[in-house]
Amino acid sequence: MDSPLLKKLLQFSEFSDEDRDLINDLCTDRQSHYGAREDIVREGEHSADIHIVLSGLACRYKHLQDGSRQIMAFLVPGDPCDSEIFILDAMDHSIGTLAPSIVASVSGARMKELLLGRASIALAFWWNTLQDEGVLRERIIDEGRRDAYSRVGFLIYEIFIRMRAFGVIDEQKFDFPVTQVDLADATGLTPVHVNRMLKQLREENLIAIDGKTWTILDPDGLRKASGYEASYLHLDRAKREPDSNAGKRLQGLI
Amino acid sequence: MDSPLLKKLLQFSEFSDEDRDLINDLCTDRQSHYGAREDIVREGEHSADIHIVLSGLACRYKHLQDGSRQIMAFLVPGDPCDSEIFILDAMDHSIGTLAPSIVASVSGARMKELLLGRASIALAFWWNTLQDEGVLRERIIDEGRRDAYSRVGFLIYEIFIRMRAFGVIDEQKFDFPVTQVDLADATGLTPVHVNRMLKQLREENLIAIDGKTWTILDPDGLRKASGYEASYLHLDRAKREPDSNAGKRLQGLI
DNA sequence: CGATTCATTGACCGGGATCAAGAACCGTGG
DNA sequence: CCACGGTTCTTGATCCCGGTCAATGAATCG
Repeated sequence: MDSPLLKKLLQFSEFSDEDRDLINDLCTDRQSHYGAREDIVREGEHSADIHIVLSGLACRYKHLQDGSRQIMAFLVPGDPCDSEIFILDAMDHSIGTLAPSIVASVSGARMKELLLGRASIALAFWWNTLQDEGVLRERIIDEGRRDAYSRVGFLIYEIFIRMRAFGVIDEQKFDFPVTQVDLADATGLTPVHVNRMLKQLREENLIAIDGKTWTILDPDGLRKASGYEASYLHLDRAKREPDSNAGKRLQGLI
Repeated sequence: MDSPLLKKLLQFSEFSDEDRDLINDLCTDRQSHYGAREDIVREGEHSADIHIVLSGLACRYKHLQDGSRQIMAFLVPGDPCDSEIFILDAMDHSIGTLAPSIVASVSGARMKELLLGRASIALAFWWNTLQDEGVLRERIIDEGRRDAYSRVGFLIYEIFIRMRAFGVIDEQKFDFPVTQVDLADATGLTPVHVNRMLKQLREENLIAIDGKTWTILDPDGLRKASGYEASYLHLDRAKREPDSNAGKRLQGLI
C-alpha cells in the first residue's frame, strides 16, 4: 500500500519499484501519535529526526512577542515537515498539530543516506521544497493584496486543491479539522471576522461546513471569488511531460 | 577580487581556493546590464539560464488581475534569482530590476554540473534557499500580524541587516534606490501611508533619507520599533558547522 | 449534567485606504 | 540658462473594512 509520502511525491516524479519501497519504508519505521494542539518540533530546537505527516493536520507557525500566533502553512498527510533540519542546526519556526495526527520520524542520517544514494528521490524532495516556497509566496500575496473575503476563500480553495491532488477528496467533501481561531491565525484576520466571511461564503452557496467536514459546493465559484491561480503549486508539471504516465494520475486535478 | 556571489555564499560556508575560483567564474562569464524597471525573468517563462544580481537592486514580484503588484522579496547584490529554474519548467513569479543593475547569467547545465561536482558549493546554495524561505515566512508574519509602522520599519531594518551582512554598508549608510510605491508594493500598504510611516520614522530620528541614500541613525531603536528577530536569516549559525563532510550530504541531490 | 471550548451576532471604533491637491524633483529640449 | 512635462513626494479630508468589545448559543466532554 502506498504511504501518504509516496502519494505526495508522485505528484512530482515517477519512481522505480525500488524507489517506491524505499520511500514507503521511511514512513513505517517509527510512527508517533499526537493529540490535537501538540508541538512536533519547536522553534530553536534541533532534532536528529525529520518528520512526515501521515494523517491528521499540522501547521508551521510562530508565536510573536504579543502572544499572537501566525500560521504560515498547513501540512496535510504526505507533507514532510522539516526535510532540511539536518542542514540547519535550529528551526526558525515551530511545527504543531491542529488535530490528532500520526507522524513518521526518520533519522537525519538515514535521510542523508537516501538523498545520497537516490538522485531520483532527492529530486522529488527538492521539488517539494520549491512547492512549499510557492505556497509561501502566494500567502504573501494573499495577505498583502486581497481583502478578507478573498483571503478566507483562497485559503479554503488551496487546501481543497492540495487535498484533491493528494487524492483524499470524496466528491467535494474533505476533512478539515480546524477552528475559526486557527483560520484567523492563518489569514491574519480576527476570529470574529473569519466567522463573518465564512457566513458569507455559505450564504452564497460556495461552501458548506458540517462539523469538521467541509464541502466545496461550487469549486469554480470559489476559485473566482478568491482570485486563485493554480500555477504556483506546479501540479500540472506531470501533464506536460511527453512520455509520462503521470498525466493520467493527475487528470482532472486542476 | 571576490564576486558579490562569493561574498554572499561566504555568509554560509567556507571555501577552498578552488571553490572560490569556480564561484567567481560563474559571475564573469556573461553579464547583462539592465535599466530600472526591466524584467529579468517573467512569470510563466522557462529560461535556460539562472541569474545572479551583481549590482543594483531587483525583486521577486507578481502582478494580480486587478493590476496591483506584490513584491515578495528584494534581491540585493550577491543574491541568486532562480537557482531552481532548471528543475521547474515555468517560473511562478517574475523577477525584475528596481534600479539599473548588472546581472550575471549562468547556463543551467553549468550550474547543474557545478552542484554535482562540488558538494561544498551545493551546500551553500541549499543554505541560500533555506534563508530565502525564512525571509518569506517572516514577511508573512510581517503582513499578517504587524501594523503599518512596524511593517515599514521591519522592511527597512531587514534590508539594512542583509546589506550589512553582505558588507556594503559604510557607517550606517547604504544605497536603497526604491520609490515609495515600491515600498508600498512590498508591504501591502498604500504609497500614501508608507509616506506617513517614513515621516514618523524620520521624526523619531530612527532613519534619514537623502535621495536614494538611506541612513539608519538608530539601528537598535529601529529594531525595537519593528519587532525584529534575527534568527531566521541564519547568519550566525551557518559557519559554525564543524563537520567537514557537511557538504557531501548534498551529493546526488540534483 | 456543569464546564469549557467554539461559533455566532450586534454595536461601535479606529487604522489605513481613498480622493485630491500641491510641492519638490527630475531629465529633456529650446 | 530656463521652461516644461512627468514622476515622485507630501499633506489634508473623508470614508470604510476589519478590529474590538461583549453577550448569547451551540457543541463537546469529563
